[in-house]
Amino acid sequence: MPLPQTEIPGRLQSQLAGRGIRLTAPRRAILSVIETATKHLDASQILRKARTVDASVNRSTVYRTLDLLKRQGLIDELDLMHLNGEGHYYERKLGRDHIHMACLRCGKITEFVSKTFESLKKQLQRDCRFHIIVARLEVGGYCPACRR
Amino acid sequence: MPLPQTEIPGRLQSQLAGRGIRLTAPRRAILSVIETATKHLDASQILRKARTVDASVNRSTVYRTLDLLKRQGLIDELDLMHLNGEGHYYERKLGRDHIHMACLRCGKITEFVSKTFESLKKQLQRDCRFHIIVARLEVGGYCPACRR
DNA sequence: TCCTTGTTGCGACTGAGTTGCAACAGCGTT
DNA sequence: AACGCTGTTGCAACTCAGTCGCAACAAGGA
Repeated sequence: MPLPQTEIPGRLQSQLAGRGIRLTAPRRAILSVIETATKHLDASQILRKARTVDASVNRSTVYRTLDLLKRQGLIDELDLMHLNGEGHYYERKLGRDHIHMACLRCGKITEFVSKTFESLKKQLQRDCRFHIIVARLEVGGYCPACRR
Repeated sequence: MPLPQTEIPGRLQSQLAGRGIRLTAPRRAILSVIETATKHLDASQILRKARTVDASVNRSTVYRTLDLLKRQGLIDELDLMHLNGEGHYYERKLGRDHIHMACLRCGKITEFVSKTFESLKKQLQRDCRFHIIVARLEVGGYCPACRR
């Protein structure tokens, strides 16, 4: 069952406002970038795109807003096997977790939703009595087009 | 089935030598640190410990050796949910993969081996026709002692 | 409109990881 | 045992992601 994409977009803005978090111009710019992203973006890409909406947005504000969204559980932070440098990538957190597969040759990122992954998390919670807040499964290897 | 620890120690040194890779004094120092580690170490900790064996070891050499070991598939690189800063942690790669659970309150790292995880990887290889080189599952949450 | 309080831009900083280069040292060969 | 090719090292300077202190600012409730 490849490719997720369920769940209503549900504006990040209203989610934050509903939690009593102040909405500012730079935040709106950053949120809109994250909501409309079609691929995984890192902090500097988010900054660049946010500046096309509000030219005064500052790098610190991007990092601070990303921290806020992480703490609120509204975005996930990914490494994507560090295919390009040491930075992180961000994506909206929608309903169920998904696995990220990064092709070590062409760099393509594939997402995958799996019931087995859900069972595995349940097993961890039960057998280890560990309360899971975030689970990140990243795989590096070769995609169908790149493997021989 | 918590706690892995199967498989013979199998000296890293001989694994490298067997692949025709040159053994040098700083490499021996770094390898011994990794082999005798009882917890997950980051690059600067590895440097500090390696210097107690060979005082002239340089930071660059640590990074270059870690890259070498990664390329050779002899160690795994972990983030451990970035509990302490942005750096990476390293551990010897033994037989089967294991899951890392990081407690967001006390920082304790728990390892876990699971057949379900193995099935999940098989499922990925089959359903996505993706050739897995490395798979990393990291979980953040609260350990039995810290959750309420 | 006012005021409180959280947020921002700025610039300087930290810390992880990288790089170019000249000196050096494995280790296979002789 | 010495030689020499070639991969490795130490060094110092650098890059880049992310952080921080602070004064100015603005969201939004009263």
